[in-house]
Amino acid sequence: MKMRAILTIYEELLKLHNRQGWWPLTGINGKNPTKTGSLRGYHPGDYHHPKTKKEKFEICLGAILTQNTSWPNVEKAILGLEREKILAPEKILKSLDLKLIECIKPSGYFNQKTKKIRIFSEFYIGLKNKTPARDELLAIWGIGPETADSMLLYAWHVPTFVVDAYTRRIFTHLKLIKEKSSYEQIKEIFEKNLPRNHELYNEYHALIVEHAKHFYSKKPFGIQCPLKKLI
DNA sequence: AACCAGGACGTGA
DNA sequence: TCACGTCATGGT
Repeated sequence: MKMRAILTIYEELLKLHNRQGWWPLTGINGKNPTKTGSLRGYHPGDYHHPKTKKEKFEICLGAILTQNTSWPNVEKAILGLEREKILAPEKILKSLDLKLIECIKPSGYFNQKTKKIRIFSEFYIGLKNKTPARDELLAIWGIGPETADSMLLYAWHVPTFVVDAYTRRIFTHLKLIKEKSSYEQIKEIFEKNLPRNHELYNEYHALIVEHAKHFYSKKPFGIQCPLKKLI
């Protein structure tokens, strides 16, 4: 029952919202300019991003900057870094706090995020084109489970399922997970009931976010959710 | 004018 | 472990 529901819901989400084209990147000339809150950079159906090292790093920074923050604000911060020509780990390490803060400010928590981005840049340089282990990322100050999984999935194509607040909100509402399930428990439910495929995980998480913006952003959450008829 | 946003960390029990 | 406060800007 639950087994099948996870996949059934994915198929329904795809019908409702179509492919999302994550992870959004600032440098791509927009295939999906209609999407609210995004300037450009979605690439629906193309799961081969990132194509360059710069894009990979941009995804990682975006994963940090979007912590408890809406994407339009994050885009402003990333474009700020790009405008200042410091959207690269070496450049970030060489930049003054004042300059970093100025760029990061629109995405909120600028004191914490400036520090997080510095620490991550150092780590990223040390990586030398390798794929980091999940535990390695989790050991870094400022990177929790969702940020680690987002980086692994969207920058490195590691099939690890990303769980966020929306995931918890939707699936508790549908009574498919328990209210107090841990991050790892929820992640496990999805991974055990889906083929281990990074393209599927990519699309599923993005669809969850899109769906939640439609039906789970205003209280009471999920009242009009069309997924309820499937359960 | 509250409330929420693609969380993570520090603290005290 | 775990519940709770804190961090901060911007959109609705």
